[in-house]
Amino acid sequence: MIRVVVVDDEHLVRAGLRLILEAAEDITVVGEAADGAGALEQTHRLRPDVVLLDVRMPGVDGLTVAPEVIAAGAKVIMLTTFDLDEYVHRALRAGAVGFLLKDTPPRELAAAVRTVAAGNAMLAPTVTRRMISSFAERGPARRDAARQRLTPLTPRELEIVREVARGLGNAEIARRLTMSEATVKAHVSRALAKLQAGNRVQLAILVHDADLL
Amino acid sequence: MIRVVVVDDEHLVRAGLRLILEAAEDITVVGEAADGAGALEQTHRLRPDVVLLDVRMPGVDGLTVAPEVIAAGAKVIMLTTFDLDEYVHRALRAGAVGFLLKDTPPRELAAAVRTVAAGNAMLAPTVTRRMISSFAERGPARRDAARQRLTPLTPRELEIVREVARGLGNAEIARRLTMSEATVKAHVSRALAKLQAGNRVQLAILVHDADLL
DNA sequence: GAAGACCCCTACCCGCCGTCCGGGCCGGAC
DNA sequence: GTCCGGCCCGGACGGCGGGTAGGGGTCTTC
Repeated sequence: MIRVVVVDDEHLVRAGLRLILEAAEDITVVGEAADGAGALEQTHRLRPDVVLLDVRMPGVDGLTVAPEVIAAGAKVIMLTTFDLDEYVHRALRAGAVGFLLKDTPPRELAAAVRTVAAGNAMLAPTVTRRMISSFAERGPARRDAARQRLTPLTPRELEIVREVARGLGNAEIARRLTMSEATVKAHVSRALAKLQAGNRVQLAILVHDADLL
Repeated sequence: MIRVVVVDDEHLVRAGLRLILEAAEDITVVGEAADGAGALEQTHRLRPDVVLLDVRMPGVDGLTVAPEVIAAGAKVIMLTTFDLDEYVHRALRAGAVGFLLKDTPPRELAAAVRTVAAGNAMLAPTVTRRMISSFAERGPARRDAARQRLTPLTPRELEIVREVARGLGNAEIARRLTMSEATVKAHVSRALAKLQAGNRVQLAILVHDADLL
């Protein structure tokens, strides 16, 4: 049995959610709250599996308490009427594993609770859509290309180029890796030649695009 | 009525999918294919709304034809047995708006078809989960922070720092912006002081994190 | 209208970066 | 063994990068 706490400032919405979720055999609503503070208290006392959390609420809002609720051991599904990008960003960064609009059909709402309880994630279709877009354009395309370009480097060279990409000077790198500054320069020089780069800045850019640090 | 084409090399799978989808009142399966070439032909001939495309197939596989199928005007949902990261990356980059595992319950499969037909996206819960993780850590958090740090720069300074971030040398920047190399150095120096950076490499990193170019 | 603040430009000095050259070390080929 | 090639190290030079000081231009502010 999946134990759920419902949080929303309008009791009508709470009642509706309770009705929908209790209709499912494997879900039980063990508590309700009307604001962030109540949500946190209920979570600590009742130890639910999943907390449905409204984004906008008087007092402490949903996005603010989400991290603490999660820290208390519950999975969080954010609920909102409008799917603003900023809400989504903050929610996901806060650790929420679900983000649904309030017009979600009852059946999918229950499915989302089960999905989240099972350790997976569920987003509203419109959110998923935008996420895919940003993923496709800023996805691992450039990352893989950059990694490909870095392959001719020897392990030692790569190690040094990484330090370069952190913005360190040759002297600093030499101290950290316990070698002469001249040696660092030699490695950097070789890397520049292999990658056909003119600057150490270009090395740094490559490493960053490759997502190494 | 949503028109669907089903593509899989095993006719047993095709039959199963047809059975599941035809059970929905608002969905009809108008065609089947066993490989990528067939999928493309069917798509051009039948003009379906949605194409369910298996990833691994003999001959032309699903990931390869996906872009052409999409170009032909259909939405694509990728189907696979194993949710390997690489499949997901390639599929989404190819423009697929759905990615489901073959163990998806019939009800959700039909829901996915409707979701996609409506212009939205649907991913398997495990995929969504991993996507959120990578999004949360590498989200716009650092980007906004970096932009914030860059605000004290004057327009001219920012312009020059951008060129620095492209890996250009001071001389090259001077030529492109038609000014003395000494001027470039002064601007860079001011930027370094304002941002408390020690290197031009660190400037480049900031600009890259801010997603400017 | 004068002071001040801000931005843009320029000229010189020094330290760091990058190149060229060379040596020691370990692996495989024969 | 010997040769060979790749990798890691080091030293000495030229050039680029960065710091400092200062001049001219425009817009606010009193």
